[in-house]
Parts: sequence; C-alpha cells; structure tokens
Amino acid sequence: MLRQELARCLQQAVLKAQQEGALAAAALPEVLIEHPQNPEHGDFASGFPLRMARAMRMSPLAIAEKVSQHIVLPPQVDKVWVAPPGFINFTLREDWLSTEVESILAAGEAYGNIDLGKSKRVQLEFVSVNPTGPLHVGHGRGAVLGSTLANVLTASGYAVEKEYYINDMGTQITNFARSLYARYQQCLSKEAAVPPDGYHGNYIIDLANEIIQEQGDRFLSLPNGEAVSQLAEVGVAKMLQTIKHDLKLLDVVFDVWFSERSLYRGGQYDRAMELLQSAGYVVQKANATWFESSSLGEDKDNVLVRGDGSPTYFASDIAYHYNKFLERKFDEVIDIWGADHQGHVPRMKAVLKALQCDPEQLKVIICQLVTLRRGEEIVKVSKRSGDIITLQEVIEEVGPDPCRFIFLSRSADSQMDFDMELAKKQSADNPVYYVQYAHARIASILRLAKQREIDYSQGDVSLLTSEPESTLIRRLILLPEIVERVAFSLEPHHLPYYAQDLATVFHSFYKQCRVVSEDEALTRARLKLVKASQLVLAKVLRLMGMSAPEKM
RNA sequence: GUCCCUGUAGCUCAGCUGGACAGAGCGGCUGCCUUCUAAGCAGCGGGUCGAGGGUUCGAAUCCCUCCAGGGACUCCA
Repeated sequence: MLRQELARCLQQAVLKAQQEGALAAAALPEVLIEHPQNPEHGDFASGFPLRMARAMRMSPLAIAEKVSQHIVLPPQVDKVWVAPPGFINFTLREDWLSTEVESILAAGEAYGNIDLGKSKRVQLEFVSVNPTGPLHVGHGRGAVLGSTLANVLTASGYAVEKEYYINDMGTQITNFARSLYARYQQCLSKEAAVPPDGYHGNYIIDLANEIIQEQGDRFLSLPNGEAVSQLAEVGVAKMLQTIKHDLKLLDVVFDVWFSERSLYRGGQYDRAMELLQSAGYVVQKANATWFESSSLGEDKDNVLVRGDGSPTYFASDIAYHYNKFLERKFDEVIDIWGADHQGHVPRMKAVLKALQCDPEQLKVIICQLVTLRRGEEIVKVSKRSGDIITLQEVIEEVGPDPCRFIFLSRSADSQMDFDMELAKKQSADNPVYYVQYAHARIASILRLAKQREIDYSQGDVSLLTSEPESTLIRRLILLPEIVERVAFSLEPHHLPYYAQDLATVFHSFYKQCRVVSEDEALTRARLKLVKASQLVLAKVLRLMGMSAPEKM
C-alpha cells in the first residue's frame, strides 16, 4: 500500500542523509505516515522530524528540510514539502489518482481485498448463546459484529471459520428442561410448577404446546427424569432452529455448530484434563477438582469438577479451546463474548499458558451490553423472567439493514442504548438510507447510460480533474486502508463511518457534476468514476452485511 | 474492597498505536428541485474533550488521583 511505501521512502531518505552527515546518527523510531485532517496539508504527512529533534539535536524544521532533500519520491507522488513546526507533507499526482479509477474497475468486486492474513486460519466464535431461549438485542450486536469481522478478515486474506458453540449441557439446560416439562404438564392440565431458578418466559409455553402438537402427551407416561432428559433434547433442537432462523434474518450464517457435549463423547475433555494434570495445574481440595490458575498469576483458582462429579462450564471451555488450538490447530482464535464474561478472559489466557499455547493466539473481543428502550422506557430482555422482546421482533420492527448499521456504528467497548423509537423515527433520515441512497442514485445514473446506449468502456479518466472528482477518487482509494485497519484492530465500527463519508462525498459530487451530459468524452469518463463508486460503495455495504439497493 | 468498559456539541457517537484550528449524524435556524432519485446539496449556530495533577516541543489520546454510569468477582453460563 502507498502508505507503507511512503514510510519506506522516508526511512531511506533519513538513512541517506545520515550517511552523508547531513543528519546526526540516531536510532530511528518507526516512521508513521498519516492522513492529515486538513486537506491543505496534503494527502499524507509525517511528524517524524518532530520526534527526532531531541535525539538529533536539531530543529524539527531543519530535519524535515534535510530529509525532504534526500527523498526519492514514488511515481504516485506529485510533491513533498515541509511545514512548520516540522511536518513532511505529500500530495498525490492528479493524473495518478485518475488512473486509480481504472484500477478499481479492473479489480471489480475484489477491490479493497488485501493480503494481510497470508491465508492464516482464523476461527471466529461468536453468539454462542445458550439454546434455552430466543435471542435478544444484545446477542444481535455480537452476531453483527462477528459476521462483519468475518467478512473483513476474509477480504483481508485470512481463511476464516465462523463457529457457534452450543452449550447443550449443564445446569442451565437442566433448568430449561425442567421448566419445559412443567409447562408441558400444565398445558395438558396437570399440576406442575416452573422451578424458581427455571425459565419463566412465555415462549416456554409456546414451545410446550408445539411439542404437544407434534408428539402428543407421550412424555407424561415417562418417568420424571427420563421425560426431562428427552424434553431437553427436543427443546434444545427447537430453540436452535429458532436461533438459526433469527440469525438468518440478520444475514448471519455459521460454518460450524459445535456441541459442548461432543467434547465429552469425543474425548477432548479427557485429553485436555490429562494435559493439565500432567503439567501439574490440577489439584484436589474441598471436595472438588481445581485448576490452579493462581500459580499462573491469577488471583484465585477455579473449579473444574464440582463435588457432585459434574464438570463446570470452565472445564468445558478448556476442552473446547484445547480442541481449537491443539486439535484443529487454528493459527488464531477470536472469541466474541458479552461484557458479563469479561472476568473469564484472564482465566482462559492462563489456560492457554498451561496448555503450552501462546496466549496471544487467542483474541477476545468483549462486547458491552445493549439496553433496549422505547424512548424513556427500558424494555426487559431477560430470558429467565417474564416478558421479553426478542431479537426477531426488533428486526421485524426496525429492519435488518438499520439494525446491522446501528449495531456496527458503535465500538464494541461502549455500551449502547438501542432506542426502538429513535431507530424507527429516524428511518427517513437514518444514515443507513443515506448510504444506500447513494448506491441507488448511482444505479439510476447507470440505468440512464444504458438506456441511452452509452458505451463508456473507452472513457478517458484523465479528464477527471475537477475538485469534486478528485475528492471522490481520494475517498474511493481509502477502501483498502479501511479494510486493513478493521482487520488489524478488529474494530468494524470504522466501516459505517467510512461508508457515510463516502456517500457524502458522492452526493456532493453528484450535485456539482452532471454525469450524463452533452459532453460525450466527459460523460464517458464520469461514468467510469460513477461505476467505480458503485463498486466501492457496494463492497462496503457487503462487508457490513447489508443490501445495496438498485432503487429506493 | 479488587478488576474490566465508558464519560467529547442539546441527543447518539467517531477521533486512526500523542501531532498542525476538536469531527459526524440527529435536532435547531437559512437558502436550493424545468435536466441523471430533494431519502439530496450548500450554509449558520452549538464543546472549559468528567475533575485535578503529571510526562512531552505538543495530550481528547500516555501515567497518577478523584468523581459519575455500567459490568464482573458463583462448585451460573
């Protein structure tokens, strides 16, 4: 990328200046190239001389002068100049910028793809909600974040696998099954009560009725324990169907659905525990089996196997990550967890150390909570109690594209209010539609061109020299950098901001530059630019998992 | 009590591993549709960047203390 190339040029210039004695010898920090906020400062800039001033015992401005004298400019750059208090600025050549339009057209849908990943195998695990109830908004956030990251990492040259971890055993599943059994009995006019720590939501009743419709009252004749365990199977399968269905509404699709129980049938659990044991991290105390995380710098130990002999969620998760790293051998694993799992992160890092893996291979994104509200009123989403608003209802009310856009527009670090009233009220002026409208506008221009049978394949892009045109091109060629940045930082929220910015620049161009006009040569050139804009806009929308409408 | 996240314009949020006058959307106020989509464009107004110290040539950004909101500290997941 041009940015890296400039950094290299600068570095070489410094070295050369040092060799010639123009600059004092000093260790060089990494040369950073940035985009100045103010366009008057050029396309790229570096504050490198400012940082070197002390070590070189020279004024930043003087250093900048020396460096710029020694620099060999890459062909894309028009000029380099020095600005106080010691910046080195670069401006791109207008004729090079216009040829970038051709590059975009040539790359087509692949424009923006980069080779950061070098085909490294990355597993992205997200959502992984207990199959004991429908998804709510908070889960939607994780789903959108994860699927978008998967899109971007794929575009960045990683081999990505998306996985959903199904917690299909353990205490919560038992609570769920008992609750379901109670509702099942109630629906068949039997006395029964949902356990206090069970699931009280109405969806359990619907589920019970559905099972009755399909399988009748056959569970009544089974012994209590058998009925519960069979209903657990049926109930979990049905909840998973609902979850899959809801995720599909947001265009979230997984490659692998991984069952927690399979870790026990497949021996991963035994092998992982054996490994920890032989490494000396497993101790027996207080009637339970513990992972001695305190010896790895944690503030306390954690239970692996309870007094009653049942393994904890933590033990399963150890077996699961053992499987991810040592059996499936992913180069990198990214887990997206809710804020309530934040305390789990250092534990899992400690586990990796114990398993002789590099903790850096595991990246955990903690996604802060979502509060759902309608104006002032906070809407409850808890699964275990009373009335809830499901993700499905939110999507149906707000629409999948606005949902995705809203979820993506905030960094995972910050908690968000999802205001249904606002989301719907804003619809008309929603940034979502603003971006999509730009795409639809483009489609409309291209339709007109087609209707008039304008062949712009031979358009001459060197005619694209006006200010709105070059501003637009400058934005278009930012796409690979945005992709890189999102892939590197694992922060997809930069995408919607870029999309919006691009749309703004396009709308402005549209207003100032008539595309299909009397001037045939200019028309052909501008149609190329418009087509390139469509490719980039559609690409960003696709990365965000949103639709790129031809008409609105 | 310990740990994690957050605190930037009336509201919702960006601010790229310290940089050149602090940005966007919404809301408010002005203008702009006989030509490719006005779900648009152009402009105005609006901020002691939670508070106080510190590091630095330079801090919204890094360090410390404090304040406020949220979350985690279960043989729950």
